[in-house]
Amino acid sequence: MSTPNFSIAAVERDTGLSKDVLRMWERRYGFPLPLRDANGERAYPSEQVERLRQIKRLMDQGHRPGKLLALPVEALAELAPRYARPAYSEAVTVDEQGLSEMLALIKQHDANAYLQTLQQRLARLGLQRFVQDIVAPLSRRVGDAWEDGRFKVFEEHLFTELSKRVLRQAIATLPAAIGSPRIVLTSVPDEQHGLGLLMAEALFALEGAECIPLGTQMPLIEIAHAAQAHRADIVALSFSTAFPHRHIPAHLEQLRRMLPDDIGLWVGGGGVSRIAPVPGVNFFSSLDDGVKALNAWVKAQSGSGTVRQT
Amino acid sequence: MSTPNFSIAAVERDTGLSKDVLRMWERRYGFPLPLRDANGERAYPSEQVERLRQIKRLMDQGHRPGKLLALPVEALAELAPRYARPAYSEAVTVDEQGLSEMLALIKQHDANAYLQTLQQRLARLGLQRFVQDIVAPLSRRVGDAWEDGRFKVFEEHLFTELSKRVLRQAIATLPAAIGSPRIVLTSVPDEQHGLGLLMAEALFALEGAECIPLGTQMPLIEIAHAAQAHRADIVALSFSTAFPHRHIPAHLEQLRRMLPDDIGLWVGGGGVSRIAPVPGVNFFSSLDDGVKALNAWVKAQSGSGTVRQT
DNA sequence: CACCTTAATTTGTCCTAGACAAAACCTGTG
DNA sequence: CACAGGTTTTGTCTAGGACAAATTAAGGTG
Repeated sequence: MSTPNFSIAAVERDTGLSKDVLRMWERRYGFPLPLRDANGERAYPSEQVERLRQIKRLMDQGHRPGKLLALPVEALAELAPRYARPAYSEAVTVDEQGLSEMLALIKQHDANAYLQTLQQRLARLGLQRFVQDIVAPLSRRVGDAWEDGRFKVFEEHLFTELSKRVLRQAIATLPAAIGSPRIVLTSVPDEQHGLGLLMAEALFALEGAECIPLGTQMPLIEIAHAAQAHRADIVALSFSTAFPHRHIPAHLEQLRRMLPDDIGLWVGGGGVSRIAPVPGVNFFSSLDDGVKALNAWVKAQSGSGTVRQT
Repeated sequence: MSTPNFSIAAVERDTGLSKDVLRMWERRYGFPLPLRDANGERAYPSEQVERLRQIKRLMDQGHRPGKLLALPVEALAELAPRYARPAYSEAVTVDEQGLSEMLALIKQHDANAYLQTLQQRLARLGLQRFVQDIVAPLSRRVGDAWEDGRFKVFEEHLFTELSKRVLRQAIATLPAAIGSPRIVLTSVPDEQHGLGLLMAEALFALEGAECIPLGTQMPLIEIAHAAQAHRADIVALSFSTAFPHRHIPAHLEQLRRMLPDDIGLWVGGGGVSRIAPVPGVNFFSSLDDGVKALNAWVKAQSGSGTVRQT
């Protein structure tokens, strides 16, 4: 078990920093400064990759690369998130201690105990409260913990995977809705987080909407095709906090142009909080807002024949 | 609903062809030959993107870029897969007609009917037969159909998503195994297909193994961390047919070096069929082989105290 | 004619280094 | 304190060259 050096492609995969950026940083800031192999190609030692990881994490929290790259290694560890996190506007019913205990189970890698606890909460609270009071807050805390480095990548994956299972299972027990609206749920190609979509699906399905889940990472053009093939009323996308903010508007504009005007485009998730509005796109900063909008949609629909979005 | 031009980054996302390759092809073969926007940057019309998509599909089937790029547009449509597909070595019990009907449901985008049919088969056959006689062959047929262009991307996604749900649900009903071996199931960063993993999980869990599902797309180093944190006996990876063959050995070698020697590395999926063996890695060309190996492992384990893989 | 070895070709990825636009930040003014 | 305007930061794009790994073709040899 040794730790060999990483090729630039491997570093790109593992850190999410593009080759261009890695080379640019080296040129401008002198870090990372990889070794060179026999062919003159960059070979990154694992310490540098580790530090890049940490830098990326801090960037996602709002720090600027220029500062971070100038900083000595030790200083990195102490940096706090730069953006004030939006205050949790959760119902008072949130069981803070219970959530912590559940996260502790994940940290202990005790999959079975975690699953069992989830199931128990689901049974006790019902799907709607389960999503809003358990899964959503948990997911937010995992996101925070991940950003602080208290959670490893694989722990986040374990959390996601197990939580998804319980949610899907719960959704499966709902009666197959065939009503309006028909909602296609998916995410764009670089967005692989699907837990938010699943939470939205659960809540939408509870309201009687017909959900068409397409998983994550759909090419934009395919989202448009799918929406038409399924005669969808709404396309719902999710962007996680980890998604590069700057690219979101471009994605949405492009997709909006590909979609027929009478299909709504709804967007939610942690990644859309600091985004300027895009014409023809509805943004939701919380699951609850999404549900309210859905109810409004249904109401409007039953009145007039057709409704134009936003 | 217009079809605007694509930036080079958008084409990379939507086709999976890297920027480098796109520029290289343009230089070498004269296709694709995008327009230029006001800044002199490439702007690909959607026809070219569509054709690139098709070329990519044919490449995945074994055709060589040089030929394809020289070919006129019309000729592309008629090309058949270049590699003979390995003959289906399925049990005679496979219900050919039933499978076709199920695929037809997907083509009609009738999610509910498809789900219902799956559930029914599951109930009738039991999980093991369900996986081997229904899901695996279906998944193979979808792969083929997608390569031939008979299935759209979003149809493949719908199929995957729905099938995953049923499988997960079935797995959830199994008693929580706490035995040996402990198996971490996941895939490498560029591999987003998770259906194969889920099938493997179902079969392994049926044999009494304790499965730790980490979802797809884990950085290699994290896979190593996860394996140790979970005190896993085996790490199981899946590579789909769509995964670029040439990169598989490098991935496996790197991961093998990161893993302690006494943790087995098992690899399966359509992508590993034409791969040269890697020392210390066990390849499986079918689910059945995996299950057999698992049984052998358990047997060997109960005899001697510790077992060295491969 | 099958099989192996060697040469030629194809093909993807990496390299350097420059240019520029969009975003983020700062600064002075109303 | 808000806002317009200038400045810096930062990522992505561009160009062509180089090279190694993979693949095919060619040339023997049993």
